[in-house]
Amino acid sequence: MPKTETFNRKEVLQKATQIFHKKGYNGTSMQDLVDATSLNRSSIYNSFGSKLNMFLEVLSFYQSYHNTNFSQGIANSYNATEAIETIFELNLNEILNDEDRKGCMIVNCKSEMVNQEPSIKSFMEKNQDRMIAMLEDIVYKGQMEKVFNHKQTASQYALYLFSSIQGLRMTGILNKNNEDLKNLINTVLKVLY
Amino acid sequence: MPKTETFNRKEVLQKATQIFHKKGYNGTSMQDLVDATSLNRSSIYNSFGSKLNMFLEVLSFYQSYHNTNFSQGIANSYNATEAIETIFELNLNEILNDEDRKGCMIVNCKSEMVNQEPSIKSFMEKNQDRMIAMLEDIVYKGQMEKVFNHKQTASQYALYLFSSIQGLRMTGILNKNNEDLKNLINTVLKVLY
DNA sequence: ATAATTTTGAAACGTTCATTTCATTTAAAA
DNA sequence: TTTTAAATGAAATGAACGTTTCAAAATTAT
Repeated sequence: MPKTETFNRKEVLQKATQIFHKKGYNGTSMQDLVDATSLNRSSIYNSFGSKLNMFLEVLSFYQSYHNTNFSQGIANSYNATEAIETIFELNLNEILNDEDRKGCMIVNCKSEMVNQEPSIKSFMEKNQDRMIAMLEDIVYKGQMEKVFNHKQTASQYALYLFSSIQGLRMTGILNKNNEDLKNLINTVLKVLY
Repeated sequence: MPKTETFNRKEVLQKATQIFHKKGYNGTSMQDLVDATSLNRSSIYNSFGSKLNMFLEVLSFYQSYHNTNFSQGIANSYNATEAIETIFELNLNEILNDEDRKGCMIVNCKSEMVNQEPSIKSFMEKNQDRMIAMLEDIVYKGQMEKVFNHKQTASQYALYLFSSIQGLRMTGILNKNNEDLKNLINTVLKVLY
C-alpha cells in the first residue's frame, strides 16, 4: 500500500516552533519554515494545510510542552508554597536561558493576534482558563493548609498570579538579572502569605 | 518660494498610530498606511523615509501621549498613594476603552520586535528606564511619607510595579471585567502598604 | 506673471508572499 | 512484482510587499 509519512512530525513541529517563536507569526515566511524544517513546501502543505494551521499546531505543541513541565513541577511539590514557587522558577529559568530575548511564545502571540484571528483568540481564552484553574487549585489548597491568607478568594489570587506571570515574561525580555527577577518574584508572592 | 507641507503631521501620525496599534508592525502594510492617512505613497516616503522610520515616530508619538497623561495624573496627586493609583487607573481606563483588544502598543511592540530590530530594542530600554525612574520616584516619596513600607527598596518596588503594569496590560487584552481588574490592581498595590 | 520647490498621482521596480500544480520518486501492502 | 498512495522537487501562480521614479500640479515669494 502507500508510502507512510517518513519525517518525524514532532521534530518538524519543534523546528517550526523555533522559527515562529523567534520571528512571530507575521514575521515568519513559508520560506523560513521550508528552510527551518528542511521539508518540502508541498510536504508542509500536505501535512499542515496552511501557515495558520501549522502555527496553531505549533502553539499547541509549545503549550503542551510547558504544561508537562508545570504539571511535573506541581506533582513533585509537597505543598502549595512549593508548587507556586516551582511555577515561577520554571518561568525564571526560561527567561534566563532565552538568550535571544524572544519572550514567551504564548504571550507574544496573544499580543500579536488575539484581535486579528478568532482561532487564536479562542486558543488564548482556553489557555487562560486552564492556567487560572491550575493556579486557583494551588491557591485553594494553600489556603486550606493555612499557609496562604484568605484576604482574597483563590479565584482572585489566581487572576493576580496569571497576570504577574505575564508581566514577568514581558519584563524578562529586557531584564535578565537573576537577583532582580528573583526579588520581583518574591514581591509578587508576598501578598499570599 | 516653495510650496510648504500642507498636511498636518500630528494628524497623520495619529492615523498611522491607529493602524500600527491595531495590526502591529509586521501586520501593517504600506498600503494600509496610505489608506489610513489618505496621504500619497510618495508623501509618506518624503516625510518619513521608510516604514520602520515612520513606525519609530509613531512609537514616540504614542509614548509621549501616554507620558503626558501620566505626568498630569501624578502632578494632580496629593501624595504617593494617589499618584500610583492614578497610574493604574489610567491603564485600567485604557483597557476598558480598548474595545478591539489591541492591548498597549508599547508592550505589543516589545514582544514583537525587541529581538529583531536594534532600534526598537534601544527604544524599549529607554522606555523601561524612564518608567522605572518615574515609579521609583513615587515609591521613594511614599516611603518618606511613611505610607509605603521599607521591606524592599524603592528601586525594587519600581521594577515590581513596572512588571505588574505590563502584566495588567496583557491580562486586559482578554479580560475586561471592571471588578476583576480593580481587584487585581488592589492586590498588586497591597504589598506596598 | 515668473521662478522656485514641494506635494502629488500613477505607474513601475524587483522581491517576496502564501499557495497550487503536477510529474516523479519512494516505499509498503497485495 | 504489481499496485497504491503518499512524499518530493521544482516550477509557476497571482497577489502583495516596501520602495523608487518622474512628470504634472500646486503654492508661495519675487
